Amino acid sequence: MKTKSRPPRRRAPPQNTEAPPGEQPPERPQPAAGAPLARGLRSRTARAQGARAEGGRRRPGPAGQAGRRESSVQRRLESNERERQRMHTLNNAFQALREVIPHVRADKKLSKIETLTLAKNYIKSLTATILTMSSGRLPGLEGPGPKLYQHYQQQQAAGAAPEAQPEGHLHKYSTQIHSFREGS
DNA sequence: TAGGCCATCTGGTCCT
DNA sequence: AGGACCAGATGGCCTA
Repeated sequence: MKTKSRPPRRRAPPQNTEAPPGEQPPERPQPAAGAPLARGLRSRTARAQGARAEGGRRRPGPAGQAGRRESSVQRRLESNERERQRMHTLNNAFQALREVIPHVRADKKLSKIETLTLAKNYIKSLTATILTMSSGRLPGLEGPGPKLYQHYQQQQAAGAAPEAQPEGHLHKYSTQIHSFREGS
């Protein structure tokens, strides 16, 4: 598993996405049920199986048509499986993140973008809280506290964040929580 | 029904 | 060379 960050890559210009002839995705085993349940009644995985049966993105041509070699098709299928697993891992991470964000109604699943946005502001509010406490020189925090606070101030000065005050983060987080709970 | 969200497939690009 | 990563495309499901 590669976790190293890489510089942004330039994508190739849009391709003609017409389906190559002669590819028929065969039946695949049910992937590990790691994907979180969807909002609906059926699991995402189960629903996706129907979509996959429909051909997914590309409708394959007639089966058995000349074209790809069998080994090439096999590689593609293996690649698809790896990609599915990768996305399942990513979704598991999203689910884990959802579970550590407090004050979210359990019956309303956060979308991915909501999860990321809420998590970001939650972290900011926690950071601000810690810094506020440490700058107050609480017992046991006199060590790294002031340094942390200085670092934080430098970051704020460099980044010019609009919510520079600790209360700003907290307020933003609270507002977001409220708006998600209201379903807006 | 439209729009949002999502899973999956796919091919290009980068890295080991 | 092969795998990981990424983003576009597509179609299904759900909600307003």
